[in-house]
Amino acid sequence: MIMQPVTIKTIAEKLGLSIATVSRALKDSHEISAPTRERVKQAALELGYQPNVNASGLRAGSSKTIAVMVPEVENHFFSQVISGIESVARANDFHVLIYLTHEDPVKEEEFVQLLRNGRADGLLISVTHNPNGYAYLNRLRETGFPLVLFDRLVEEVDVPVVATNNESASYEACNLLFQRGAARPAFLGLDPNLYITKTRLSGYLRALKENRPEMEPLIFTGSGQPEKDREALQGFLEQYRPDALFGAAESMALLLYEVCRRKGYRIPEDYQLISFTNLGAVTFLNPSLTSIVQPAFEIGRSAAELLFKVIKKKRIYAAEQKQILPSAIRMAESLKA
Amino acid sequence: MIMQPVTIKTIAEKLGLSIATVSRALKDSHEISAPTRERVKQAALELGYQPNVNASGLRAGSSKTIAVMVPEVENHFFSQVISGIESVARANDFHVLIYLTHEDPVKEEEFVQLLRNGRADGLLISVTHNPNGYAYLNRLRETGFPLVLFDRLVEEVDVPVVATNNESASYEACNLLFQRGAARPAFLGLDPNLYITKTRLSGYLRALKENRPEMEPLIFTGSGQPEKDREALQGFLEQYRPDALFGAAESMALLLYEVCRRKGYRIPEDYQLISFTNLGAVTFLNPSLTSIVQPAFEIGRSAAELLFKVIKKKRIYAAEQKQILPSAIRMAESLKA
DNA sequence: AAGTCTCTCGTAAACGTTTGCATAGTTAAA
DNA sequence: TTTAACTATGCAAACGTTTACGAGAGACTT
Repeated sequence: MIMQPVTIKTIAEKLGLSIATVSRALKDSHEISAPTRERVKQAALELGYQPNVNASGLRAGSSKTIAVMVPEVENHFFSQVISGIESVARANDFHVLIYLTHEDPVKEEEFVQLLRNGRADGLLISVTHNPNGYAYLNRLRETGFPLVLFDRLVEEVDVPVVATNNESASYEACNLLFQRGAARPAFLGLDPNLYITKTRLSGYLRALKENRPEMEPLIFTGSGQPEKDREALQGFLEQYRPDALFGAAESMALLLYEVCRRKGYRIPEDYQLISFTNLGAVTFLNPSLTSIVQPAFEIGRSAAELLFKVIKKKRIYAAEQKQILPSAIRMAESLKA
Repeated sequence: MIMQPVTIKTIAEKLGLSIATVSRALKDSHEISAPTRERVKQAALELGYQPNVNASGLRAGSSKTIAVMVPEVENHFFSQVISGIESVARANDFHVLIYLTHEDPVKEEEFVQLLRNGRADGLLISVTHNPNGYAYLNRLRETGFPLVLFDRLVEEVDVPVVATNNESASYEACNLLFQRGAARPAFLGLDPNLYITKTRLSGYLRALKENRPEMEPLIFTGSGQPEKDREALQGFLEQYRPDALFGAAESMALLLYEVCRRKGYRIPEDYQLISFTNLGAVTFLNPSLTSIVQPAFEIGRSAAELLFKVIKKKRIYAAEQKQILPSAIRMAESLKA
């Protein structure tokens, strides 16, 4: 049995009032007398009235919805970020739309285009690499659409951003490798065009320059395809003989475990390892992984709070414009004593 | 510089046509002549026209959006499910709203209420335990709102469902423990009221009955709070002296690793372990975890496809009404040879 | 007693889109 | 030539909500 929806009109007819009065009563307008207000609210409750969001959205030109665009959701970092975003959205009575770009810039651009239609009031995005640039983000920004970037930033788009201290955390992590006796630390990363890869690489390079200025940087770049990368990493290890590895991406660190298992290499005896990761279970790896952990939930929360300031047209101070939340190093067995 | 939005009216005025003609031209109506149709489309492209979804949604009574409600997104199983759902939604040109219940039945009920307002055209939900029952889901169903349950099912709500073969996969897993010489296998689970806990427990009990009918079942139930559960699990191990463990929840298996590390117990020598998990990294645990892996992505995909059949009012055959996608056992080191 | 205020409510327009119906012009059929 | 049918387009209503404006009634001021 399908009931026809209960609208403001249903209530109005039931109580012999006009729809205007009902509407006002429901939002506690002072123009409506207390008894009428109560009658309306009572009726709304009884009938299970829910305001139609398309109607109010059309009228108000807003949707009480924000969009979140990330490369993937299977990654723990992103799922924690989403959780942080969701908590803030909830607190603001907003809803959350999710878009997965799967590292496809074409999809990303399509999704962004789709947002210019009233479906969302703001966008939080961690971009995928786009060789053609991010003009579509700037176009979105120019229309006044609230936009905040996080994690993977883009210099050319001038909006508020939230990220972690990629460069300095990487610098510290690599220094740690040297302190533990590493002679030839290598960098393991993904797409070298990504903001996170670039900034983390620059931390590695700085540490290298300070500790071993004469050494050529050892840089491995994975494609993201496990089978291909495994072969490549194996070849890289044999050719360049690093004795320590700095993982700028969780997947690369896990790949090293796999290669070591297959080839009988030992961690940390043959390869010391420290890596960015937000996977809690890495403390149970064999050996446990010394990790650089990003405050993912907080990054999501801060980015969302920033977005709501933009949406609500609150003033954003210069200091807030670029928020850097520091990562923490969690010691474990993949480094020597 | 904020531009005013470009609507159908903008195009109409620019071309000297009525909004009706423009609207029809944009949706390839045969009523409009080919040249006019082209002119309109060209203008729409130039102006970057995007149809306002609130307006069309209000008119059509639909939103091209589905809602997904899960307890959390940090869990790999759920994030994979979401990915599967998203892929189907994309293919249908639908958008995805996400709601995290955090195991709070009050939130869940609130969220469900919120959906009766035109924001979504359907709901995919993995419920949280609600001691007061799921009347709100039945109410939603009775209004004709498309609804599909997955993973955590509810008997009292008669809608299409998708899940894995919890009982038989658990039965097989426990049989495996016996085959590998276990004498006293115990069950590790979460909330005993959950569908997944109950069905998996029943698989454990069946295997126990067949292999060791005289033995009292050993059942440990975690709360979900790590600190509390760690103490409790430790006490459980000491008191009941199991020699093998069947993890009905990933978090419980990881907890065992932690307890073993702290107390110096060995896996699999002291405790053999097999557990449900969808965390790919468990193959690198110390020792690697023998896993029951659910086809999470496919569960999401199937559930979404089912939901779209309901939304599009396609016939759903009895065989589709309850879809069971089998889990796979992935052998590793946490079982004896 | 007339004017002014305040309180409470209703009328109607607007948000942008879709669509039934009307209309004007053209073509085909009788 | 008249009529019927078809083509291409416009008019206007509708979806459900919000809100500017106005109106009627009562209270108060001068």
